[in-house]
Amino acid sequence: MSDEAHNPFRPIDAMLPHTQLEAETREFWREREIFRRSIEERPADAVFSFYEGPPTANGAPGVHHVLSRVFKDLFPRYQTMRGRRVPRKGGWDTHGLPVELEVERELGLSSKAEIEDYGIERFNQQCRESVMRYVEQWEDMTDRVAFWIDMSDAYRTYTPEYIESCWWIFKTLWDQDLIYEARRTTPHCPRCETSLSSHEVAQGYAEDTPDPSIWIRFRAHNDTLPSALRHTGPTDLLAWTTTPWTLPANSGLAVAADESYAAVQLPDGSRLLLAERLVERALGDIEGVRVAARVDGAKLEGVTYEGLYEPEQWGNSAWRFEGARLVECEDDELPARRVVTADFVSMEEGSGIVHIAPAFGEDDYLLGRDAGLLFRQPVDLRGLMTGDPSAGPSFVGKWVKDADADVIADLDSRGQLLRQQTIRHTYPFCWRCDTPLLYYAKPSWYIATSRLRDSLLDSNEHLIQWHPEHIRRGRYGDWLSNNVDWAISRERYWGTPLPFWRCESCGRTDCVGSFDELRRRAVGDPPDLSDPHRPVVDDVLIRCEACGGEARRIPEVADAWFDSGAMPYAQWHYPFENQELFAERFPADFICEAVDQTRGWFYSLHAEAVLLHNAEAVPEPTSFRHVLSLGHILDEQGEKMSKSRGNVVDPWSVLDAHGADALRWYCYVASPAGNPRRFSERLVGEAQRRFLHTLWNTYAFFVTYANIDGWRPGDRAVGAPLDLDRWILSELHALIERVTAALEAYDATDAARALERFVDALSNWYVRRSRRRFWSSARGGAAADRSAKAAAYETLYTVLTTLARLLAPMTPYLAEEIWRNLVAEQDADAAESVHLADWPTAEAAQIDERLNTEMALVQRVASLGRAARSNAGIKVRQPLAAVSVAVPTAADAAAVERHAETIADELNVKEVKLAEAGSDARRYTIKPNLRVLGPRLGPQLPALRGALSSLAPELAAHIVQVVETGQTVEIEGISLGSDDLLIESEAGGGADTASAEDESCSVSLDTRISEPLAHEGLAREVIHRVQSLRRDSGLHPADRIQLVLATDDAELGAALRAFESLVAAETLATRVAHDGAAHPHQAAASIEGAPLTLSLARA
RNA sequence: GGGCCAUUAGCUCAGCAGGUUAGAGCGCAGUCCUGAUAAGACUGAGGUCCCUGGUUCGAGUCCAGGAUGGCCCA
Repeated sequence: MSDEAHNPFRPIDAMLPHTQLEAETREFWREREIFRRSIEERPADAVFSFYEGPPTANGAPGVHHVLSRVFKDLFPRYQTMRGRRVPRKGGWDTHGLPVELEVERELGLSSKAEIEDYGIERFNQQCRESVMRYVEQWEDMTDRVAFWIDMSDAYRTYTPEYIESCWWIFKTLWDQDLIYEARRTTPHCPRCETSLSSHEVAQGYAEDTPDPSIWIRFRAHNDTLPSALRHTGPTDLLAWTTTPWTLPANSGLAVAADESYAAVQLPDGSRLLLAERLVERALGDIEGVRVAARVDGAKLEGVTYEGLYEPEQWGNSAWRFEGARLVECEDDELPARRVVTADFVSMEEGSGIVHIAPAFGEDDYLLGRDAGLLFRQPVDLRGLMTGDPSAGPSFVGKWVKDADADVIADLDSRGQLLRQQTIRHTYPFCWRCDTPLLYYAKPSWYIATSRLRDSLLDSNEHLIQWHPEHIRRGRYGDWLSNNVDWAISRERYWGTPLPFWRCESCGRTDCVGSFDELRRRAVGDPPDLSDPHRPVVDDVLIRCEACGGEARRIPEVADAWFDSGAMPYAQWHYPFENQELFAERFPADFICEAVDQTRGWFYSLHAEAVLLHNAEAVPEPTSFRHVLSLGHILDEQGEKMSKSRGNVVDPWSVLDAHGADALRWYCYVASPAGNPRRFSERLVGEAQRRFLHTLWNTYAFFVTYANIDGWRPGDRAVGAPLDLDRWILSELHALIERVTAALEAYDATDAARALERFVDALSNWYVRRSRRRFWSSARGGAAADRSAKAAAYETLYTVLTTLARLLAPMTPYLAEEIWRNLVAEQDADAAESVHLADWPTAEAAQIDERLNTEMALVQRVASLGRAARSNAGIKVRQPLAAVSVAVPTAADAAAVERHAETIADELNVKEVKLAEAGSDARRYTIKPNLRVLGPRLGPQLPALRGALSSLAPELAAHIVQVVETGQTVEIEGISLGSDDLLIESEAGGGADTASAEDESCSVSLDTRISEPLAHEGLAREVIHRVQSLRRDSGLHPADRIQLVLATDDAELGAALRAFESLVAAETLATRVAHDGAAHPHQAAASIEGAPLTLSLARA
């Protein structure tokens, strides 16, 4: 045995010690600064730019965060090895409502009034601290999963520099006239006095919420009705609503233009107008209803009617639209309420006439704006009906939901109410305080992205590569083509302050584009902008350039998505600093996040680039070229992971149990990156066992035997490669090609699955088939053996060191371990780390397609042969005389002959024979080759198929013989050659054979066991027992032994004598005795029923 | 209500220029092999390829409609 000091390679454990290995590897990377060097040692003029989508560190990272980080890591590592310089600047998203809500919760605040009482300055200070609270956990996780990114130089969206870059963007867009203020309908919590994001709204839906359902009469002005509807009495327009409190804000009624409307006569003499299709549903329970006239909805447009309430009379204003602006009306200019057409009018419920209150619904607002209806908002942001209680109805001053009852009672008393019911439906509530939300139109600031819709679509189409591709035109493109202007203002505190100042004298609004500009224009002393957040910035007044008055900043802050979309510029404080860095890194070659960022970060990045490019402020209308959109992680049941469901998987438990490489490998191999994936720790463990463990075993095998033999990489000169060696190298280079192509296409799964197939073949075919070559040294061996052994070492070494590089981007720890032990610690000139090494190149000359095909056939034959043995119940240890193989082509037959030795060895048979084509010992099945004949024959095919399936066996054999000579046969009047037919054969099933076959290949074993074969079988059984005893006795594989085998059984004794040299050679016995003193390590065995005592000692 | 994705064995997933008997891994049962051994090989059981129509000589694969789940948006 070799002295450890002389081992060429560092000995390793047979089990993959992932925890220790990963910790040591991280330490090595840290000490030797491998990450920094992996960037700096690549040429500065070959930058591959990566942008980090900033996470928010106000919560602990989950396994879904691990998913995106391992994909973010994979491609930069790959590109580095391909020779690119890949700087990776980290970043943190720090602003926004989620941060504020967390702080509100901690401080026990629940309204804006309470926040302002607490103090905006203190509140924002809390936000600043809260947002980085989990940063250490994030950094630990990042380090542990080996996501290489520079955290020490991470950008943070709350820094003054970052905010100033955002101001520059606002100013640039402002100068292009792309920013405006307008009202928009938003879900609003009247208790918290804030808009809620759709995400928040989605959390708060309650089913089965009871609400009033009332049917109201609006008295039409007779002279405005179409002539078909005019008659002597009054006509009422029938509308339906579940929000009586919005009725005072009514300013129109909407109908469907292409529906028929009916005027119906009620028994009491009154007339109601409603959609004809809904008459039965709405009035079916009233006896004597009669349709008096019909008219198309379009004809109703312009009909005017009496209002139910005139809120102007108790102190509310009415407004009219001027484009998107609202202008307050003087009382005497109010136009009458009127009927308009709209495409959202439902024929599923209600009356087909919809009450329109533009202040309280998205549809209503847009319709009011486009049709020029009045805008009334007699409700304040606290949800109270506004106005002078002494001048108005009883509901004035009441909370809207309480006002409902007053409105209903009032309308009933005035005869305006047809009926009232209660319905149950799904309604949104504030997820924090359970207050019903109101849809409320209020002013917001917008970026006019819709004006650049064509540019957005164009750069999406031509400049961005989506992975998966379908998102380009699907989820993203489809949404983009319906792009609406971006609402960027939030009535909140912790965010980038919007740099818009409005003159308190003349109302002119101006945008400030830098801190310098603000200091210059400030009234009084230049302000300290070391923290430009609210409230500091709120206190800065500037001089109005139009009238010389004082302008005050509007109170809103920016949508946090705006911050994230600004990162290509703001991370460098561009354009105030780092112009060259910006130019070098813009746009990113690669970004990666989960699919929910499609309309989040992916959009904000894209939109800001297009907007800035439109202003000629950046060189391209995109800030990224390749975007990898990851599917979400679901739990084992396919449910989304969320805290409230309690099914969140903690990444640490997975990392501790299986290691980072296993988790990474699972992420890559389990399913395509874009698909949602069901996650379970069990599957990570499976990935580890199936792949990492197999590779580790192969690596451990190599190190063990190389150390025994003292083989070093420098010994390469000798050794003529066998077919087996050439084959695995051929497969290796085909693998390089495949993996390279897959990673170029951002397809990690294809790369990983190819690697998995290769490692399986390496372990279970190449190494298994090569084992004897590695052992041969232990027996001294001839020159030919030494050559074959050297070739095996050289080949396996090449394969493992190449695999280390192919795997480096995916399993960086394991790849590093293999590389360092096999390469870096051997050769001072080699790359110190695999992550500093170059990506391997596929050499076409090494790829031998024919050999690959042949070996696949040999493996199939071996597999079939084992199946045949299994069918016959004959174990592989029992040698057999012959196997007969039938294959379809001459090339296949030649392959079987060429590799007969391998097949014989695999199947433990003495001889491999080829079955004769057409021999009557075989049965043939002939089928039409559908792929060829389908297009040619079409409808004739079924008849031919029937004829072929019912051929007599002799005729089938005859046809086979004919077509094999290249001639054609005629069946059902159709001339058929060998290409038109698929021929399958199976063994005739002789008494002494066992066979197995697949579609084209048949293997038949001679099952007759002669006495010598039986004896050899017994001898092999004994060898097996001796080997077990060697191992149980703790002997090293290379130890020589002395052996005593004693038996009373004549048959077994004869077998042992006949095969004594085989037994000795296989067990490394220098001496085999059949009696005499027993050695220290002993065992008793029963060999096919014959008793055997065996004992051995180290020689 | 709209868009996108998915639906194939008990579980996780392949397959799809339309082609004959739909595969792999895990799990289960059995057998074998073992000088990589907490591995490995073979066999078996296990499928209305979500449903309904259509195109076609032929559909898991293409088309239409629907169902269920996931995501995004109203």
